[in-house]
Amino acid sequence: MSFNFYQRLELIGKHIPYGHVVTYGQLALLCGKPKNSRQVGYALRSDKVGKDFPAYRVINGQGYLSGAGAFATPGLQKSMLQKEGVEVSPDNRVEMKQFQWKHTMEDAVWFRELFRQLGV
DNA sequence: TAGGTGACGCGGT
DNA sequence: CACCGCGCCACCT
Repeated sequence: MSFNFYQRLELIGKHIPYGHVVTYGQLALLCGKPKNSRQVGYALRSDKVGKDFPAYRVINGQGYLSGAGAFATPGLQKSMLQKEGVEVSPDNRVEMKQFQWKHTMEDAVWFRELFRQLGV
């Protein structure tokens, strides 16, 4: 079922560490569909992952925050990140080397096993 | 059914 | 660094 992707995404969201950011591509990869980064954006935009999902921690591969229209108010993503210690440059960029959630291959395997056990 | 869209990513220039 | 083009894929007209 295509429902699986969103279920997985929601679960992974609960494991994105405080004070870190993650890319759309990373999440797609952890969901088991490396080519579906765009679907991650769609999921967040259309609120398919629940209200608890830390969408503000999701940025693109270049380190840039989402567009002004992505959140309720322009600058909300920036302030949310800064509140938890993530530095954001004036041009809305985050230093990935410092703040990206670097999940290991073991993490990916762990998620796969979790999904297998849950049957999603 | 066909074509357009996008909170993406990558490679080329 | 700045563009640009193209591949990608679930959704939406």
